[in-house]
Amino acid sequence: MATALTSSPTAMMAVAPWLSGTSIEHIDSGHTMTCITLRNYAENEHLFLEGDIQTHIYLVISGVIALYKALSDGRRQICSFAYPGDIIGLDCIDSHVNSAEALCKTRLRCIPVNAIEKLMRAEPGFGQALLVATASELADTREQMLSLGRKSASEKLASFLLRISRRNAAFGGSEDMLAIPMKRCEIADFLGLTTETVSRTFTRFKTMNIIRLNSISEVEILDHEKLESAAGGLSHCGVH
Amino acid sequence: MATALTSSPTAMMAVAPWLSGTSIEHIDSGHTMTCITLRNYAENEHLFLEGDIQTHIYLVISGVIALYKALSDGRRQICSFAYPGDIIGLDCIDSHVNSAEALCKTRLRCIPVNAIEKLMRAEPGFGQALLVATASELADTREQMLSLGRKSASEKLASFLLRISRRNAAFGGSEDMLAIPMKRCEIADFLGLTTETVSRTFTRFKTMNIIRLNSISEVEILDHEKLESAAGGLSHCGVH
DNA sequence: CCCTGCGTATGATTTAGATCAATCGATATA
DNA sequence: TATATCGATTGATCTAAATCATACGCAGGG
Repeated sequence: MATALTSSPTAMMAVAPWLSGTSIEHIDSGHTMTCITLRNYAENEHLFLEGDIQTHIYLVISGVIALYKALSDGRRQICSFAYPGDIIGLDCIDSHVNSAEALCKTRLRCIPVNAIEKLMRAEPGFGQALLVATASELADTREQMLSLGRKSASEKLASFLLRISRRNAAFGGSEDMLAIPMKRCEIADFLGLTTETVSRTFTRFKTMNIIRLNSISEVEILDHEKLESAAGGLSHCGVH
Repeated sequence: MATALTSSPTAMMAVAPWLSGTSIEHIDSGHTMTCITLRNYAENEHLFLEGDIQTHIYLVISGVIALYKALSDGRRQICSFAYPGDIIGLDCIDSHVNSAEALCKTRLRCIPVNAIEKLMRAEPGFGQALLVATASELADTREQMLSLGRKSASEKLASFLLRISRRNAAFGGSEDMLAIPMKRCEIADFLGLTTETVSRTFTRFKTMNIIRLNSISEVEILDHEKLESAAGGLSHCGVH
């Protein structure tokens, strides 16, 4: 599971220390050889496919990973983008429920699942942290369901940009200068649109002076207010 | 969280016994008075709204609950339907991330959150079960994302009916005679469609002799094969 | 430096599903 | 029994976004 571009990166952050700290190292070194490895993945390289037996979980060090589901005719839905600090592949089921693909050069810490199981037994707080992280991931996923099922193209893209902005802010980055590490077609597969529609919506936002594209992968938010209103009615205000 | 109409009702089922068994009763009776109650909710009555402080979690005894998110203009997305045996409201956050509404007369076991916390401390296996249930819920939610983002109206409705069929089968019920306890507009809010489209798609399936409507709330599957193919390409077959 | 290719952008056209509108049917109410 | 109400259905029309098609711009390789 990955916290993705979400409202609460904090929940997942709480898990990461366990996986890069001394506890896990100690557990892992109980074997005759150390099993925790660092691996680099190239752009478009897959970590695993949906249905694969789960062997490791992954902590993103740098780069971005897309978790997605695909239909047999090639249509696909990206469920989540995993950023540095996010964890991937803890599906709590024998086999993976998503495919995972690196969107750019990505560095990962690979932890064998048995080390996770041991850590869970050894450290009661760890299971707790995992539960909170998973629940928070679930909350984010449902937020995205609202976008997919009920929002227009503009509202989807605006919400997407605001999420990135909020995530940036949560990590002490800029609220207005957004690095967009994914391609247009990947944004489309995340938002349930086509690349053409994503592209057109970007240019619409440009001509409305809501954003500026400093480069293909850097969006500058010029008018936060307008972007917020383009994102459509705020959640949970609808029931009287 | 609720297992909803999902592939693996088993995961959530594993949690229910803890909440209706002797452990929880014992923990609860530690108070001067017993706090676990049974409550009946009327059709359209709300358990809680998104943003409400979380006080209880709920075990569905009978009836159906819809978990949804709403926009300020009234559009809403139902995230999950909770059936008997499912658990609702364990958001692991102070406040609820969804609203919850009874779709018909519904009976619930209401467990105060502090009893859950105590149970988690007292019984290590319980936290484990919760984690597995939450992860399985997350997997189901992502399956639904694929429907919402990438499937046509027919594919959505067919997938929906097959889910109910599979859930029935998992509980020893009929694969072909499906009780549909929700209204057309609730199906629409779950599938990201309008009632009109849901209705038209039902009649299309009728005229294709895929299903028969024995009553407004009972669907009989006449041709499982055709329904499967109407549901569109199976998942995770798309990557070569 | 000029290809070649990939990702992006933009224009023209089509279409699935939304919207608007009317009718129907069943249950509940006076 | 007549009537009101609510949900489902069906029809006519509209539109947002998909699809089809072309062109652009930039990066890497010969």
